[in-house]
Amino acid sequence: MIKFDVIKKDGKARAGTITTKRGEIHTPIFMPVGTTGSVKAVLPDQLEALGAEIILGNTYHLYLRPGHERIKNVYGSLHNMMQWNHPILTDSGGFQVFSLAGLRKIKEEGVHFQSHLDGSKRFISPEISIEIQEGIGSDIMMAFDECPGLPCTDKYMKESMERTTRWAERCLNARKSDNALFGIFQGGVNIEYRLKHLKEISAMPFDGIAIGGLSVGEAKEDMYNILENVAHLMPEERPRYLMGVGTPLDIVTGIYNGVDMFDCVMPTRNARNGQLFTSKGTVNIKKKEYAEITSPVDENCDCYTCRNFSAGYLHHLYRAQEIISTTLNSIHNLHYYLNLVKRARKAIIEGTLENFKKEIESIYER
RNA sequence: GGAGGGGUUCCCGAGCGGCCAAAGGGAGCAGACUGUAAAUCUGCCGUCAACGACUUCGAAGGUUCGAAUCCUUCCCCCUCCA
Repeated sequence: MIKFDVIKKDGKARAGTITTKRGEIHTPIFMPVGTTGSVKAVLPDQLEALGAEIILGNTYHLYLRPGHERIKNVYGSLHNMMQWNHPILTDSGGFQVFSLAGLRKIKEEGVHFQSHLDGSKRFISPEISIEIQEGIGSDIMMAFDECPGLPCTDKYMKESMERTTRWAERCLNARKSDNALFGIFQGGVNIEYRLKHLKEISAMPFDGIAIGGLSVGEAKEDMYNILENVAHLMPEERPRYLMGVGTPLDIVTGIYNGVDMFDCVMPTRNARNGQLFTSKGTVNIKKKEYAEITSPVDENCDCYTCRNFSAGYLHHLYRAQEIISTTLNSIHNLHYYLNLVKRARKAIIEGTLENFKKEIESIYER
């Protein structure tokens, strides 16, 4: 179980605290993604030093490898296995219904996947997803939903939402632990559908509510439209989570509209691909223009990477494909994201979020 | 001294009479990345006034309607034998 307290509001935005048995989470929060039992390229000690308070794990991926049974029987929990002693939120596998669309079949009982690793048949139902997440020892479990790729037809979206609602009930019924469980509402870019599905999911005794199905192919304006018109209508007393989003401006916009929790692979994946987030916008460290820069990639950054290394060195490490390139870049980007939400929280408490949002809007485009 | 193999666009390396400005890598340049099948992927990559033109395949000649591809001579590499 978790406890959620809003300590301050600024417009639609809230600053709060989520209390779990493994520690407190200060919202708004960014959660680094650690799909397969590791935040790629970053050590747990480094995550801790970055001030990360909670990370993600993934049901589908951990189910396939090493398997929730092994995690439970050998280590007791994912936390023990990966030596991360703070909260972990697990995605249910719902995103893989979208990302592995070519390898699965959706049925009422659940989703049949063809393993992307060896082609074997794997089945995930709401009940199995919860069993896996409980086996892993997840602090915050997510309901098994369908994340429909956009665009899709109205008819399909409707069917999908109805099925996700039925699956949501089954997830609640399947829960045997006192681990928190969040519901996910869908509806694509249609406000009417969004409100309807939000109402259905909110009516259930979930510990938090998540906006799913954004940044899956829709136009940017459509996503912002949902954020601006739907996010603040989510239940006040429960944490609000925007799944899988997004860019620095997406996140600040989410916060501005009342969202408390975010996760995204962008800081870690883009770091591995040489794109760094800075106080002046994104920097592509692979470009030759950084080859002889002796100053840090972001003069205003006090992360481990920027405190110790030059942009020229980061450029060299990337070009030479040195392993620590991925680590130093990931540390930098995670620091940027974590610091971004930390500053947003401070701004909410001080009542200056409007200005903070304007600052980020001047740096990053939609 | 003898026998054989080879010199291709920044690098490696295919091509071996027309479908070749020349496969494929690499490097370089640009872009993408949003609940991670991603240290990945996409595009460009001889020159130009550019749906066309011009200059390239060690050098110079030649054969041919047409040559990186065939012939002659020369230059340079590599392997083996003496």
